[in-house]
Amino acid sequence: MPDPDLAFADHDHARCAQDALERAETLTRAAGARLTPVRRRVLELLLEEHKALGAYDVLARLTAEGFGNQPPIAYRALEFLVDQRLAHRIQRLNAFTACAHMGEDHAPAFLICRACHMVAEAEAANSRAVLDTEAARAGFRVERVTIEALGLCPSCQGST
Amino acid sequence: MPDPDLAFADHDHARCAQDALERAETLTRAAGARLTPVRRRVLELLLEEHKALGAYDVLARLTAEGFGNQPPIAYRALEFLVDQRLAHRIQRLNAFTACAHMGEDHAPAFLICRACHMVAEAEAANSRAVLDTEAARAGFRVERVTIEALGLCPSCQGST
DNA sequence: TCTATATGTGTAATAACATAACACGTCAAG
DNA sequence: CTTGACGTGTTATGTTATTACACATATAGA
Repeated sequence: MPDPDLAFADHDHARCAQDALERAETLTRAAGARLTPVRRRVLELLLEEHKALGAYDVLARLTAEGFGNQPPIAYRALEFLVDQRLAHRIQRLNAFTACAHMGEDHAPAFLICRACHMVAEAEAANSRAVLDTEAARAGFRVERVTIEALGLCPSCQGST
Repeated sequence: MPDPDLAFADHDHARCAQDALERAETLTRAAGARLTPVRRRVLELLLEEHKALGAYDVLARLTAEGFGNQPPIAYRALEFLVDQRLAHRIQRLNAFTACAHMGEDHAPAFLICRACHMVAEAEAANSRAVLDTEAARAGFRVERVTIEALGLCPSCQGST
């Protein structure tokens, strides 16, 4: 089972990001998709920190680097990454974060720190199973589930 | 335990809405808050159907009835209702829906039909308990949880 | 009752988030 | 070598949300 504290724990982040990027390359090639320069760069930006970035934050970075300066530039790259399951959208923040478990079949719940905005992925398979049971009782057919927890990460618990 | 299929099931909706409104009156009075005309009217609008309404939909209705025509008119009333736990915000839709269990201590998960936009509340206490365990393993202190399931309600499953 | 204070409403202006539509370029398959 | 799919750039616009300030109204305390 994926370790939910990965993002919060001390780790060799350069390596973490590098590995993710390589996995992304492999996965997109396998899917017959193209990880073009913009798309790759956006993924790198999302991988810089375990935080969610808004589309306009991404856009500003892209523009500074010579890519276009209109919203679709960012939104399209982000949409691609989400479609390829290389990134997730965080509804609560209207923002995006790199997937922490690329290529693994997982059902994420997001742990969002309201102080430092760090985002970790916990495994929600069990949580969803319980929900599916409830939904089934109502005759509702669940297709997609969003689970987002807002709170305080380990390092922000002292300071608030 | 609250019945998750309430919104989807046939029911005497006029009575359902009327009861909710009375409960809201009682609860706000008990809380020392004021259910003013705008606020009450917004709640009535949310109670018309078990669907989520966007802030600007609400605003349009209010304006047509002689209330102000600027966004804060709607947003403030909606914020009040959410604060008083008389309504919920549906993140996925950027919209609001009346609480189906006013005054009851409940942990809702929302079942959102992507075809008819109906919204039901299922009980998510169990689902959350499971998530809390995961979060605790990561040292994360959960404060608020959003659980939203997108899918098809019973009556829309045939037609899609 | 008067009046101070908190609360609520109305309005203007703007910020933040997101998409539609079209032109153009590139690249790989036929 | 051309055609069609895909990707990028740009214009324009649509949608959602907030800040700031003016004014009104309700309520509690003198």
